[in-house]
This record gives sequence, C-alpha cells and structure tokens, in this order.
Amino acid sequence: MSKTVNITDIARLANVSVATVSNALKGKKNVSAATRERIIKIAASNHYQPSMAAQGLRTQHTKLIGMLVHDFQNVFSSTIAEDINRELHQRGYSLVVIANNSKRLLNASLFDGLIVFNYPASKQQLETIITASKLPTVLMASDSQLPNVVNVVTDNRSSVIQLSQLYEQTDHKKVCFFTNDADSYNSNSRWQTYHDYFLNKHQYDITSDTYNAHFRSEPARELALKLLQAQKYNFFYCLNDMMAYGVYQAAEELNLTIGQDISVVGFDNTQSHLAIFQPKLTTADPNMPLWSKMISDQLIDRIENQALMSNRTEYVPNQVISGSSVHLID
Amino acid sequence: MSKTVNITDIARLANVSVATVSNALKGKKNVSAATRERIIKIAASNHYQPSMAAQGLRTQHTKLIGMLVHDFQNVFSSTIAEDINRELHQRGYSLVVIANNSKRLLNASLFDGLIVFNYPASKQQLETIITASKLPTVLMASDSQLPNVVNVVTDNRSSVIQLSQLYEQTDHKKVCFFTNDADSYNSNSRWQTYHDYFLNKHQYDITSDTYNAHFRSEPARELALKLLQAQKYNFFYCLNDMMAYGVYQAAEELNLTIGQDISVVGFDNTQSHLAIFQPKLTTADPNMPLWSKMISDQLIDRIENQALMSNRTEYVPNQVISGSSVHLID
DNA sequence: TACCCAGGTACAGGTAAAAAG
DNA sequence: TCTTTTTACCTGTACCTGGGT
Repeated sequence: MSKTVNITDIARLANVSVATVSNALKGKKNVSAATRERIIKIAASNHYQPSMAAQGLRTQHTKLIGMLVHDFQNVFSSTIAEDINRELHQRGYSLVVIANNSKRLLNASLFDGLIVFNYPASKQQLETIITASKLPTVLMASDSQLPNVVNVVTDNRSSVIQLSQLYEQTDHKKVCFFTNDADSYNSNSRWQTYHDYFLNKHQYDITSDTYNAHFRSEPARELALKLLQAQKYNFFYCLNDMMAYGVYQAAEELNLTIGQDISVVGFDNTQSHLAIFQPKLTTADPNMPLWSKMISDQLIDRIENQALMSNRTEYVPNQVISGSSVHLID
Repeated sequence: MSKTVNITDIARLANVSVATVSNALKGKKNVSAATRERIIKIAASNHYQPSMAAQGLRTQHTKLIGMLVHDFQNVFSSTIAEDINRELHQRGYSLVVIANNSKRLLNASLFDGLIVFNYPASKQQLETIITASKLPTVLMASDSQLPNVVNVVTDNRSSVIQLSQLYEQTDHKKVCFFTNDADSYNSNSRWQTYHDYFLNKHQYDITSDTYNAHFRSEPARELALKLLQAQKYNFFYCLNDMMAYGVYQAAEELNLTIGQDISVVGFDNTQSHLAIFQPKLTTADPNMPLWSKMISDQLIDRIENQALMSNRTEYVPNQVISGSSVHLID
C-alpha cells in the first residue's frame, strides 16, 4: 500500500509552495499561466487527489449529500435515488446513501445536506435526528415544520380526486380502502382526500371501510382474501401499489378477474424490473424526474444560500396512469 | 444554523485540555474515573460529535466502507447491500453506497475499503479505478489478480453442474444458453462450466446454441420469442434470472406452459417484492447471508491486518433451488 | 499607486506521543 | 505511577505580506 501523494509532494516536485499548488489547482487567478500548467501536469501525472478530510476540515463543506434510508433492501424499486444522484451530480454534489444504522454519520459534519426517503420513524423521532444533525434537509414524505427542512412531496390531492371519480364510472360500488400506519404522511394525506371526496360528493363516510395493510403486499393479500371470500367489497382503493399487488394475488387465488369481477387502484406507479401487474394497474405516477429535480434544487438552495431558511412545502404534480384494473361502464 | 459544538467547547466547559476530552471519550485509560464521567456527561448533554474530517485527517482512517454500484436501482432490489451493511456495522464500520459518477470519492481518502458490486465496466477499467484508489477492495464478480483485491464470488461451478444434470431427466433435449457480454465474469464462468459438462458428458458442443441476451429480461424475451416461434429449442438455460423472466414472458405470449411445453432454468435466485415466476423457477441461490459475511470478513482483515495483502479468490457455496420450471420424466 | 505572482502563516478539529506536575 | 497538559501533526485553504514591474 504505497503512500498517498499529497499536496506537499506536488509542491516539492514543482519547486513551489503548497499554497501555490492549491491556488493553481483551484483555479485562483494569482498564479501565472506557466506555473499553473506545470503544476497541473505534475499533479495529474502523480494522480494527486486532495484529501476530502483536509478539504472538509478547512472549508467546512464537503459537497456530499447524505440520503438516509431505512434499509437498503426494501427501499425502492423506483428510480428515485438514481434520478436524484444525477441531478446533484450536475450541480457538483455527490450523493451517498446510508442506512438507518449509520445515523452517526449525520452528526459528524460529513454531509452538507440530507435527504430522507421513506423513513418509517415517527415524525417526532425523525425531527430529533434532523435537529441533531443541524443539516439542511429535504423530506420526501412529511409535513414537518422544522425551520431548516423543506418538504418536497408528491401532490396526492389531485390524483386522489381523479381516482375517486372512477367510482362514478363503475358499477362496483362496494368500496374499501387499504392504508398504512397512523404516522404515515402519504397514507394520511391520501386517505383524508378520499374521505373528504366521498363525504362531500356521495354523503358517504369511508371510515369503517378502511383497513390498515401497512403499505405492504402480504398483509394486503391476506386481508383481501378474507374480504373477497365474504363478498364484502368489489372495489379496492389501495393507497400504494404494493398493497394493490397483494389484492391482485388474492384475486388470482380466488379465480377472480381484475377489472372484471373486481376493481383495484393503487398509488405510486411502483415499477419493478421483474414483475408485473396483469392487467395493468390504474395508479398515480409521481413524476420522478421532476421530483428529483425539485429535491436537488431546494436542497442546494438551502445549502448555498442561507437566506432561505424558512420552512416550506413543495408539491410535485403527478398524474394518473390509466390501466384496465377498474371495470368501467359506458 | 447554530455553530456545531467541537472538542474545544467541551474542553472549556469541563475545564480540562482538549487532549483529556479526547482521551476520556475514546476510552483511553490515562484519565481518572471522575474526570471521565464529568466529560462524558458534558459531551452528551451538548450533543458533541467529533468531526469525521478532523478524525480522519489525523488518524488516516474513517471506518467508512464505500460500495460502488453502477446504478442504485439494481442494488436495492436485492438484499445484498442490506446484508453487508449489517455485517460491517457489527464490526464497527459503516457502509455508504455511491454510484458510478461519484468515483472521485474513491481517491479522496474518504474510505478505508471498497466493495464493488455488479459493476459492468471491463476488467481493465475496473482495475484502473481500484489501483488509483489504493484501497483494499473486495470484488463480487471477478477474478482480478490485483494484489490488494480479494474476489469473493459465488461458486458457480457446483450449481451449474447440478442444473446441467436436469438435462438427463427431461425429454426436452433441444437446449440453448442465454449469456451476457464477453467481459462478464459470471456469464463466462457459468458458460464455461456448462460447456465443459455438455462436451464431456454428452459429446455436445453448446457454442452454436449460445445467445447473448445481456443478462436482461427484455432482450431475452425478444430472443425467446423468435426461437420459440421457430420451434428451435425447448430447454432454455438462462445464466441469470432476469433472462429467465424474459423467457417466461415470451412463453406466456405464445401460450406455452413453462415446465410442460418448455423447460427453463435461471441463476441467482433474484427475488423481487412484487412479482414473480409462475411456476416457480429452478435456479441457484447465492446464499447472501454467507456471502455478505465473507465479504465483510475479508475486507476488514485486509484493512486491519496489512499482512494479508496477497491476492486471493474465495468461493461462496450456493445451492440449487428446485422449482417446477423444468419438465422432468420419471 | 497599482497589479501580478509567489510564499508565509494561521487555522479547521481532532489524536498520538512526549513532557510535566 | 497516575493524571493532565503541551506540543506536534494530519492535509489542505484563506488571507496577508512583500518583492518586482
């Protein structure tokens, strides 16, 4: 393991001071063109790379953005990390993804900013972590009011309303709703909108037809199995796609045809390289590219321009994707 | 954004030198119990966290392991990152996942070690990156001979032989092989074993019945569609599961029943939260928990014990999972 | 006086080793 | 010997000084 070459080595090789090397490589203008050329050449041929630790220590920033995920596995089948990474990279930042059990890194002045994705801690716990980290932060599924936090969330409302309207175009009138735990932002915000819509438009309170399937497919499958066998419902509003998948499985087991015998809608347009909704699921697409861009922009604004430190919430417009999982009458 | 509290602040509050604070918090024994107690209490109540940059700069290590992935999406669809993360965390290291375009971090003395997962660069390019980084490295799909590299790879040979033997138990004798590009370690090593087996056991050279579907499902689907329509083959040896999925799709489009009309085997036991092989695919399971443990152990040995710097390759035993995707005769 | 270019120095926040009480 | 402090150091960057034109 040969010693890493540092700025002192380059200075010696170029017969200049370390300050001049630093100035030359950082593009400062108090260096003659000739000297700069020479230094750059020497640095390159010796594969010199400044130490992040030294740089970070001196400048107090690292150009590193941390993305905290609950665990690496379960996190996404979506492209979100990839999209955010691309946006940040374009702006000169690097994204690093860390899991739950590496929270210590958040308080170690390693990152310039923080993105929290799908983190299933309670809002309270999450806010403790963020406050301790003192980092400018973007939350992707929250309505936190912390001052250094921007919430960039999918605009649940408009899609839920569109999905609700399908109820008026089908003869499947026995509707139920599959939700997540009580502290889930997306579950709450979607459910509330469904609730208000059905109450106002149809004088119907959906509360007693709401079931918590934890945003996961297996609990949804079991629940749907029971409910379908009892013939209690024929329209399943699932507040995310995973649960819709559970309903698909249950239907298959009971030889029911989705879009014919029962209707199902999801949310999130969760895609997987393997796999698939057959027939195509009607769901809401969160517009990942735009979402990613808004996240990056908001976060970098916070980092580079402390003026904007007030809390805010940004809504990412999304769009309903029509499949054939709902039985429409004409 | 309040100033982060540093070791000097704690020293002042505790009326001791910074060295004593450092010693107390790091568990060094040259500090009295009373002083240590007091310092720990003060540090905790002020949420003091040492700066990684300063620590890393001084000690020349960070307890950070970088995992380089081609893109985030395909890593997170398996349990491997999560498994490795758990192992490393137990040993006092943190895993951070970075993508392709953050390679600059590898040369910045940020990581103590490097894990490369499924990185589709040529062996040559990969070795350049690793050499430049000067980091102890574990490769998960390679037979690189670099001195600071350990290859921890799935033991393709034993599984391939077991899968080959299915040929003798079926009446689907028209076999073909779906591979990846020429520089893929797993594709090559699996194919070579198939090739040798069929040549030795059946005096049959599989070369002209080999097709590159790039380890992806879509090319495999298209290829299979053509081959099935031509009725050229009825047994598809896919060198990974993605391509097997493509064959499943093609079969469904042509109303062929897997395990009945045609036989398919895969490799890797790729699981997805959504989705699924119907009927169950016969494939090889890589034993992720063991694989993860071997990776962590090997890497940490390299980092902490420079004595072991010679190159080596470790094989992770795996196991064939029998599904019903092969039509067996009794 | 002004600018150009280079070097000296303090410093970021810790830790290891030597010195001292 | 036991504690604690002093000093040097890790590797860069920001700022200031100063000679030359």
